[in-house]
Amino acid sequence: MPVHSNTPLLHYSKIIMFNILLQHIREKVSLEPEEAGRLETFFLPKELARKEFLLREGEICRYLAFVSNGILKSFTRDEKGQDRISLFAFEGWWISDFNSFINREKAVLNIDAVEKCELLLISIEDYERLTLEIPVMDRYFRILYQNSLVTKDRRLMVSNKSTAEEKYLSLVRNNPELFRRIPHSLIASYLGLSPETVSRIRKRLLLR
Amino acid sequence: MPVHSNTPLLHYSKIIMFNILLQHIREKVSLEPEEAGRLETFFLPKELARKEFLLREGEICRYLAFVSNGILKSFTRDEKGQDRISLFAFEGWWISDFNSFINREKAVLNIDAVEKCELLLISIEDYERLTLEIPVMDRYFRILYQNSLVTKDRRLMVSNKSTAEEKYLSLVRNNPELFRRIPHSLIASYLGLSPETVSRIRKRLLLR
DNA sequence: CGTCTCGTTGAGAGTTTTCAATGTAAGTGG
DNA sequence: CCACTTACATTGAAAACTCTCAACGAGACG
Repeated sequence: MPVHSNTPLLHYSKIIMFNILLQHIREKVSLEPEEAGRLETFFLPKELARKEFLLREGEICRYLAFVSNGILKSFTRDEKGQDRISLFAFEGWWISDFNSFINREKAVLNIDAVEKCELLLISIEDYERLTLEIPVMDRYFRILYQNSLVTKDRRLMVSNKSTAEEKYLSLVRNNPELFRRIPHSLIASYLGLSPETVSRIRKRLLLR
Repeated sequence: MPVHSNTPLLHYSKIIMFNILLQHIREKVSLEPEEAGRLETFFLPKELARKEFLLREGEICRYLAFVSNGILKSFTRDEKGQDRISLFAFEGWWISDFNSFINREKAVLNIDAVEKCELLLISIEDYERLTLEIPVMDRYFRILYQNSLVTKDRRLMVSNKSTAEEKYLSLVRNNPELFRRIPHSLIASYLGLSPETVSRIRKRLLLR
């Protein structure tokens, strides 16, 4: 069964959130009005306070989340308690531990809110039903994932064999908005560098 | 217009290659016999000798390639003429410069054959027509890309903040068959490490 | 037998991390 | 509004890691 929100408080904001989702879908595929109406019933609205967790390592990731508002990050925590950020998800992005979500395995990722967030959640069961009942959503996700693969390929190439400075500059070029909204220490973690190294790179670049 | 092979020599081998493709598709989605028949007309068979190129940096990547047989690699070449391998594609995999293929931009990747290959090629026009005419192919590619995202995420996490030894061990665990079929120097390039470092890691691991 | 490719080994150079100390800005409770 | 705490950023010095360069060895192939 699709999940419904019966919470009156959330009702108004869910409409807004859902319209943001619809808009994003319609950038990639065209939806019949009937389909658009049905779509809403698959999603559950959720608010997340700053630093609140959506998912913890070891749990089964039950939801794929669409970000209507705010920023989340996904990360692993190593033996020494250091975080390695794998992704920042901004408005209009989707986030989850994909492997856990799809294959019902234990999550290796943690996901929490960098800023207060408004999310639309869909469970794996509804995700599967959604793509079967509204086939154009297969197309939507196909295009979404296709684009995502392109950006991940780029990141992988940069990450694999670049100096710290090249990694930093590549991020400045490709994701400048990240620097306006995310603390430098988190950016360092995202780049796989120590905060000190990033600080020194920034200094070096300013001196030029 | 879909591309056809009229080369008699290739005819028999195309049937085999195409059956391999069909089998891979049917692992993910179910196809009507009529759809399966139509599917074939979208693909162009191609053989590639060892070290022969499928794509060179700077060209527009015209084809998405399904590997029926053999191994290819995609890589960038840096200023010093050193290769950085981004992917090995084995039997049953797809390979291309995705950004170039989808967005008709210049390729940043080279693709060549590590071993003699048999491929089935589909052009971007036919790829788009294919997903429109046989919608279940949207679903096939959605699932394919979904899985691909999972593995790329893993690689990115490893690549981002691990020691050389951790990267090596992670590859041994996740892709042992790679070590049976690929020279160590290429594996080093794939891991973003120098061949010397990989050699030393192997030695260190043997001594334990 | 010579050549070529691939892998190994050593030493030195360069880069990045770690550890520790200090500085700075923002938010909190009195 | 101030003192205090907390989070974030900078800086320096030493340690650790990986790369580069160079030499050498082993096996494949003509």
